[in-house]
Amino acid sequence: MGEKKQTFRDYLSQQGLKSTRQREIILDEFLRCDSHLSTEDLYLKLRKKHPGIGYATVYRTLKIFSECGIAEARNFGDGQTRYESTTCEEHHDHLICKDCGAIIEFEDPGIEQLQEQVARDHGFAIVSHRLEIFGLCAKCQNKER
Amino acid sequence: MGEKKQTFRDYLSQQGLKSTRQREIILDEFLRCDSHLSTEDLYLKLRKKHPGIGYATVYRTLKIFSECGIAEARNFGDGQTRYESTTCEEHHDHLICKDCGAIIEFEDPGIEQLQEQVARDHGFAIVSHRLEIFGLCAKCQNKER
DNA sequence: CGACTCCTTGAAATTGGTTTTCAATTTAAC
DNA sequence: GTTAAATTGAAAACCAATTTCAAGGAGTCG
Repeated sequence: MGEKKQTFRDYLSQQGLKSTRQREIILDEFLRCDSHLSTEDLYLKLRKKHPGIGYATVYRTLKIFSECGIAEARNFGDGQTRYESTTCEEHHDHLICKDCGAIIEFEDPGIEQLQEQVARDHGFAIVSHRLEIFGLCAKCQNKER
Repeated sequence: MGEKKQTFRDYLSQQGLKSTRQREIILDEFLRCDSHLSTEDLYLKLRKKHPGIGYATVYRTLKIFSECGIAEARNFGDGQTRYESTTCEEHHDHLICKDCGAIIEFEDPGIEQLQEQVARDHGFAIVSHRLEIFGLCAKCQNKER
């Protein structure tokens, strides 16, 4: 069993929550699609194979995922919250194509360092940050010409 | 008359829109309070002196401000759109205190440069970006101890 | 295996911010 | 002034997120 699944189960029992058929199904599907899914996206995917699962359950389960650290909530300003499966790797940020919606992840230690410097200069203690670069991906730049 | 007011009027006539009492009042109040106001914030402020002005009008007028470039819409993930008066200066980003909500603006050319580098590496053409650093401001760090 | 408690589920309702509708009014051009 | 087109404010619609609630399910303890 994947370590994410174990983490999730541990979290449930530790919190006095219950392991249910729906939660297992939702986790499986979530892990299968590793892209940046909104609640709606995941709900629609699930509905194909498991029509019984309700939107509210998907919503609540994603929330638990983010509480127990196996997923992270993001919002890119389009009014929808998206969840991404957390990696054990470094923090990363996003390049987002305004045209096709493609989302590319990147890491840049240099930027992170400069951020820390900025925070220090203002007496700020960083808790988190987010950086999003909006633009046109290579593909969409070509399309437009 | 401020240049912002002129810009606004020019934009209105150029678009076949009309200059109205409400729009003037809203612009005056908006320029007076240069902080990061939500529609709600501005509406409430306005209501004190001008109870007649409706929420919808404030909303629509702020939208025009951002269309004509004298204001910029931001959303910091608290579910509310905030508008800030644009400066002629450099692009800037934000430090946001999770405790008291204080918003500090900063510029960092170094970070901007690294972003451009990242975009180039991915064949991306930058249209815009946003960087927000969440944390605790100096004041709130002291409060908590 | 029950019995019992607490958690979960799905549908529907609610919330909160945003956006639109509509009839009445105002603006600006002729 | 007259008139066409834009604007206004109140209310309604919208949309994603969140909560409610009654029915059903999981886990625990004997």
